[in-house]
Amino acid sequence: MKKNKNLTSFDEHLDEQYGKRGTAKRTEFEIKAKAFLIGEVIKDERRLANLTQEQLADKIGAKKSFISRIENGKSDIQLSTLYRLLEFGLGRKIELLVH
Amino acid sequence: MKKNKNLTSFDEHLDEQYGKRGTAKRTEFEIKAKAFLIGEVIKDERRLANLTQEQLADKIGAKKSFISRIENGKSDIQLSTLYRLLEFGLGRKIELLVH
DNA sequence: TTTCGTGTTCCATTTTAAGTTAACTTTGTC
DNA sequence: GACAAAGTTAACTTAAAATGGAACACGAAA
Repeated sequence: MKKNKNLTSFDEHLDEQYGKRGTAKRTEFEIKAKAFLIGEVIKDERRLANLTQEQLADKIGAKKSFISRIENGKSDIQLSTLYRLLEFGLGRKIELLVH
Repeated sequence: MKKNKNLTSFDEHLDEQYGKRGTAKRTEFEIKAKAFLIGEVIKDERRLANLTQEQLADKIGAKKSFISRIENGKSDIQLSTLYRLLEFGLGRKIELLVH
């Protein structure tokens, strides 16, 4: 994968694509981007549990393609999906701290 | 609001409506029910911030009816909506612990 | 008892996650 | 390289979230 030359150029790319920071569109992008990070967590937990995407999918009655999309940050999942994957599928407990 | 006579009768009600614990339908109900609890958290945080539903709605460019539905556990919100409400709208930080 | 602020509900449309299938790519092993 | 297992992607349908708007409910205060 090609790396960005520097952060400035990446920021400029975002400015172009989604407007400057603080604009509604840019804020929305940043919120979504943050939500997509959950995929990394799920991937890590699945690997810790030594499961393939297909095995995890089977546990929750889904398909491996569904897991793949989520792990790669391509889906803004519902809260219930978060619980279904981490708690029901992987036997973890999720604690949501607000501070 | 009417209280349940006892837990047994409520469990029986769930058994009837969604099948016994462990069945796919019942599990799905329990996962959703858990996800819906977030509404309470949002309501509490909004009140702590001394905002009306309409004021919070304005902050995130939404309508008060949208906030009301979520606070009352009538929507299985996306992760981005969680961040939009608590972080962007109410200035809180969300930490998601998995254990 | 009327008005006002706040919250709830209902009905509508648009958008998107969820779910499925199948083809494709990557990766590891022989 | 051949092969199989694991993972990715695209295209599609279905269900539900997101969203808006208006009507309604309700308590408090005027």
